[in-house]
Amino acid sequence: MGRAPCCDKANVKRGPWSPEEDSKLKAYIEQHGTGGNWITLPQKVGLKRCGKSCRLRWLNYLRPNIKHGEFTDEEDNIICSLYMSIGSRWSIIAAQLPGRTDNDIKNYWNTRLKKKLLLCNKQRKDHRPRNGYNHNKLEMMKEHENNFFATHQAINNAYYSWPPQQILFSTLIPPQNHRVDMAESSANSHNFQYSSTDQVYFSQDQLCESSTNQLASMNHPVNGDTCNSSVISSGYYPSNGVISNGLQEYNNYINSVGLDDVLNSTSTTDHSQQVDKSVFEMVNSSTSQDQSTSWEELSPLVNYPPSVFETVSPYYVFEEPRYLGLLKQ
DNA sequence: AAAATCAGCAACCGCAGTGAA
DNA sequence: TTTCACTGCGGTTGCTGATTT
Repeated sequence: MGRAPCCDKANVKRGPWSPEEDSKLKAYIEQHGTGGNWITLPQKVGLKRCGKSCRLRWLNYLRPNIKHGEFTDEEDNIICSLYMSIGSRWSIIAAQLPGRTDNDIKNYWNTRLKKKLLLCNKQRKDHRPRNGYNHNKLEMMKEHENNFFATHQAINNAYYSWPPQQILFSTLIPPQNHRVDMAESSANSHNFQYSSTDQVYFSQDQLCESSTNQLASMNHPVNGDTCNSSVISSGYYPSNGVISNGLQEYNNYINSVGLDDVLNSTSTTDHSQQVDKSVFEMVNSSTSQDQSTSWEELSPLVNYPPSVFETVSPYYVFEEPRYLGLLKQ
């Protein structure tokens, strides 16, 4: 049995909304609200529209405080950061940009921001020296990973499913003329406690294994024996003990040096030490001839604070737990 | 000036998650 | 426990205006 259609498609209007339709819908919702039922709303309003269409029109265009027009550099930074961390979860990204809709951000990414990064990538490839894979660096990164989990405290015993995307761990690579040493870092609360110039991808399984082991050693309950249920920290405790808003700090940092600098700084950075197998293979293959535009290619373009994972994920733990697969107790 | 191509974006489609019955 | 209506989401389509040939 097929799914029942949400409306009678033959008797609903489609296509662009007229000003009259807009004002009808807006006036009704402002006066009565949606009533929690979009399907019956068009009938109440007197519109020959599908409920889903009404919902979309309201959310993307008519509701108050919608921001249209150019995106700021800061918004660009946030979108890039979050896309790198969580992928195309536009609703989550939109939640971090007041007044912007997921549809807006999705369109903006697909039509402009992606191209901007691709252009940078092309320039980077044109100037990148060829580098081999460095196993010592790999060991360093593994140690780095272990240290990360060793220094994290599981303050929120949320049961957690790993999101499907691979999670990027990246050490911060300040542009060369902006490097910050440890003491200065603590003083100005940037918390850039890593000085390595490596970026590391950890697969979902690697992260699960590490966190599960770590949590087991901390006597935290680990629900089940697979990665689908692990306990994670929902807080960010930098080494100086100050609980910080990592994303905000990152944005402050990028704003201080400019997105272009951050992107361009990778031109002088060897990205070939990525642990993820696919990236390893990519690195070992010829880099001079490929014209790939996949996100694997784009991703190394953006540098991140000590850990994107630790700075970004708390937002979702607090604001959008269901997207992280938090299980109901 | 006209046709072709491109870019931006609003809207649609179908799937998955959720919760009520 | 199962079914199903509803909602929300991400991917895709198609329209429109701008730009290029």
